[in-house]
Amino acid sequence: MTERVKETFGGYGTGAPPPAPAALAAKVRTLAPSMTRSVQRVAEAVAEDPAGCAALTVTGLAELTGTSEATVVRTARLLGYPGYRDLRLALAGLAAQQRSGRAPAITTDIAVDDPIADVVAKLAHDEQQTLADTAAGLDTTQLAAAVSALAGARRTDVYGIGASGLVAQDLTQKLLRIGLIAHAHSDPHLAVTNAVQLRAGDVAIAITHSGATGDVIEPLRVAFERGATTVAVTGRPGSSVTRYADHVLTTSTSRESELRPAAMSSRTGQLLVVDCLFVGVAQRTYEAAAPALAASYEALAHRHRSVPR
Amino acid sequence: MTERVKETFGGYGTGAPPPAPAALAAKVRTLAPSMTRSVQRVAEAVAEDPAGCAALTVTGLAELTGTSEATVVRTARLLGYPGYRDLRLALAGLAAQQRSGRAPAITTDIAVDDPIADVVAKLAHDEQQTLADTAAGLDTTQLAAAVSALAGARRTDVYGIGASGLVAQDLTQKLLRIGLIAHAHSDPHLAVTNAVQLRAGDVAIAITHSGATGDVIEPLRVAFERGATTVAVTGRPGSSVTRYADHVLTTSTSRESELRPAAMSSRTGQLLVVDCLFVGVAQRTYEAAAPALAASYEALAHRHRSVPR
DNA sequence: GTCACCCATGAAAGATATTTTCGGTTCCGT
DNA sequence: ACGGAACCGAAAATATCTTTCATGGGTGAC
Repeated sequence: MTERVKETFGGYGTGAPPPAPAALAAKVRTLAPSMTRSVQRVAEAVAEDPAGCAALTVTGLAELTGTSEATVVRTARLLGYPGYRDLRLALAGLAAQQRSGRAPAITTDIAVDDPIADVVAKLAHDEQQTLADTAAGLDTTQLAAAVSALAGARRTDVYGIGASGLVAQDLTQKLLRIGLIAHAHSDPHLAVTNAVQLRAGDVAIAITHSGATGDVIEPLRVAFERGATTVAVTGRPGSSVTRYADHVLTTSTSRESELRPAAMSSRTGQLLVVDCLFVGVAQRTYEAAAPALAASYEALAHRHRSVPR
Repeated sequence: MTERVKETFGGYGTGAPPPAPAALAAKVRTLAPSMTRSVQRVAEAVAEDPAGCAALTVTGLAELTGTSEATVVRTARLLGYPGYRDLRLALAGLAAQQRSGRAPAITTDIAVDDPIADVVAKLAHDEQQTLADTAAGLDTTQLAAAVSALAGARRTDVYGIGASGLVAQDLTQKLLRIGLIAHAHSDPHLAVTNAVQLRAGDVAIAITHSGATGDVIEPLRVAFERGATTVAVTGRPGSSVTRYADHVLTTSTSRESELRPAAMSSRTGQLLVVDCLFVGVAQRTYEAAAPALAASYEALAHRHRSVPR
């Protein structure tokens, strides 16, 4: 009655220093010969499908392998864990690693029959790539010059059409919020009409992916000739629009394909550039911009609190 | 059709099919505002030290955070898991990934005196993070359902105001291009006026980061009551707007700071969601969409060639 | 300012899952 | 065949997780 002898299994035994990293399959192979039949079955199942086993309880795994709970626990001990619970945690970790390991399949184009989850992954990956490329390819000198011009501008006009028009509006909204005078123009006629009003000290920005959108180039040309500081945000650094641009900000675009038109990925890069312009200007005009930023932040924070549930 | 009141506690809505991948920190950030103090404490602890928390039992984590077991379980539920056990498994997986993967890539906030090159790098990194988090946190079931509804819709209305309004327009432009009938509304009155026209088989989409923009919720409510299929694209899965949404698509947002307002990073996630919707619909309606896509591709290609210089 | 209500919270009961015990069974060596 | 030992699973014992419920604090209405 005195001797309560616990089954301490061999293997990594009582004082195993490291529980186990990720080389679980290897350990299973190493220890396999010294295992009994039942334990072996459990160990095999575990090594074969870590993810699946991680989802099972002791009882579940016991049933799956046609053994008992006790055997499952014994297996866990043999593999160096204090109990099944810990083995299960390690298994979950292993599964996560395996999952993250294989993911280079995103490089393919989006196909018509791709499952929706793949679409999400591919699109996200693609836009991330666009961001990285644009950031890397952005000429900070040009950017700094554009920011300086904006920060000191009397007024700013932004031209863009189609998808680029939305980017133009985005920039305008932000600049307005920190006290600058900015307008976005999508209507070519109105754009030119307004461009005539510009003069030295004003800024005109043209946003066009192709760099060849006449309706956007024209107002920029007018502004340029009027003496305004002109900026082009384009994906084609050698295109026509740059002829009338004092500063050229280049966006990178990833491969386009049938299901992912150029407009889609260009937009991402354009927005990054526009954000950089905005933050740059906000830094330069911090004294004036800070209250406005704080105000909009406050407004939002208030909203959040008022919606506790 | 008026009385559908959802009372699901968790943010991720009715039947979140995938428990959660690895974007746990993002989810915590997303849901934080709708959390109570205690739950928030637990969620923070978990997000901060996944590895450490994975080693703790319910009781342990409760003690560590100075709360009760019940609260810990509640937190797990809120984060989208059936119970603490499953959260713990996910935590173990996350920890393993972190350990094997690269450093957590600490991002400091953008400071007033950051050089412009740093601004570019930080903004780019931040938006990349937002994309990754949004992609990981997106409920593909909901997305697929929304796509189905869109593909078969008689007409589609999209509501958005401010920065979200631009996203709404972006979606509308794209849908129009592949032959769907879609309208974007920024004017609350006109939006409601139009929403009244909707009926079963139509689709209404509300885009709002805070999920509490009354001017956007109101038309969605009207559309909902009229029997249209309603979709909400929001950063707050538990917010008011989801009450009238058949399908909720959640966007993740990165930390916001003074120089990087919420509107900025939310836009990135919203656009990704919108792109996914578009591509999904294009796949579904490929027969009809293909010619339209090819046409716009052609047009663009032509433009490029015509501007060699 | 007071009251009533609601909701977050934790203590403890209840339900599961894990670990241990223990006796039956099989297999090996003699 | 027989003794012995190790393997194995059923079930008890324990740990862990989940649910329920009463309480307190706070909030909005009056």
